[in-house]
Amino acid sequence: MLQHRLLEIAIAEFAAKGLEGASTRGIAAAAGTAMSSITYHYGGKEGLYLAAADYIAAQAGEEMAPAFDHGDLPAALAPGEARSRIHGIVRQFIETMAGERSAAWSLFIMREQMAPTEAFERIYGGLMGKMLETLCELVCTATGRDDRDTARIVVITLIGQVIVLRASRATVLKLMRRGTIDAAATATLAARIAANTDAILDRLIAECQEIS
Amino acid sequence: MLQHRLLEIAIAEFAAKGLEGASTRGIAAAAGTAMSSITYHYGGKEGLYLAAADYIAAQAGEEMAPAFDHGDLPAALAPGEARSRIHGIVRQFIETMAGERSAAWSLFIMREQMAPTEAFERIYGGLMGKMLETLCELVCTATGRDDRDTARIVVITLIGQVIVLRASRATVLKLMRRGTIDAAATATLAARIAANTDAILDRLIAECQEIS
DNA sequence: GTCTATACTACGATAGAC
DNA sequence: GTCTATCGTAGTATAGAC
Repeated sequence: MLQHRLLEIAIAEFAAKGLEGASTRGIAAAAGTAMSSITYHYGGKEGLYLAAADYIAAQAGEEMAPAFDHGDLPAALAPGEARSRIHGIVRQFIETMAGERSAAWSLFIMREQMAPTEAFERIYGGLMGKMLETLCELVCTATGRDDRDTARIVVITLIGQVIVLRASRATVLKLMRRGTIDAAATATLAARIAANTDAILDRLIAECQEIS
Repeated sequence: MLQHRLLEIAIAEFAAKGLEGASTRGIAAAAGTAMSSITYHYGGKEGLYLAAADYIAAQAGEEMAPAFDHGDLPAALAPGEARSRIHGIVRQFIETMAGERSAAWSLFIMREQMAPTEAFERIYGGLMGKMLETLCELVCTATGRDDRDTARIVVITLIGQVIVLRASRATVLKLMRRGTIDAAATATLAARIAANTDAILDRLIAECQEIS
């Protein structure tokens, strides 16, 4: 049995139905194997769930890494360069959140955030934490403002604009009077979010100048 | 048996564990009644779930209504007045999303958005739709820009900044290095979101002037 | 209307054959 | 390692007493 195939099916089931809603029988059947193989390989449903979380952290890390892993530290960048890095990360994040390919990942993570278990620690520790901390540093550099508390809140609002595309997908589709978010819609959304990001960062710079 | 008490317990259970995760036995036991009373009153678990959705739509509507139900149409307002209405709605939305009092409601709705059933239609139709459409109109009036498509996308990003506080609560708490979001933190977040909202609207106005 | 008792189904875990 | 068979538990639904 190909383990990654079982994990991918497990992620899809957990994403669609949640930890309690998904059944090991169903997952095993979809993977064309016996349910007891889950017990054998992962020790049970819980173990499978945690393995799925690790798999997501690894896969998503691979997908997002090129957008923010440039080797040099954010603090060493020019403000304009930091800002363009922010745009790059946000853009990649939109692709990940809006795209159907990783729908299962993002749904899995969303569910996990609502009732966090150990799986959340693994995902946060594996990828999300690094992305968010990097964004904080970049916001500080881009605005020339060394206030981490404010930067963190700004980062939260920035990712909120993206998160909503997945977390409130049903609302977004209804409001936009669409059935799906295709490439064109993604581009429109990305353009608006980029404009908002610039507006938010510019305001942060303006606030800073007012103070000094 | 007090029906609204059973519904409140049901909402809490559904919010915490999801439709499949929650058990009718558990809900009935917590409400101090027999499980079969759920069958009698609601026809089963599904019926209870839908009744819970209706209850949420009614209660949340009552809570949010004062913020956006002023009688007169958004189109008749001055831009500044429209903007202050937007701030009022967003602020009320933050209180609702950040507060622990309505945690069960928002979690219920969040879960529903991930795998929408008929319950979502009821909630959207009862309250959320009206709030979003009102926001769209207000954005148009506040920016003097009669472009509904853009306004809708802006509204999505505006509520995204708020939604993230609940949908990604676990991430927000980790990033802010907190255990809870208390009144002070809520105020800080609200201030930032208000500043972002102004920045976004101002940019929208600036874009409009560039074109003309 | 509300509760008790029960039927039926599906789940996760485990033991054991191969 | 993988599968089959089975156990105990927990779920919903239903019938019937009161």
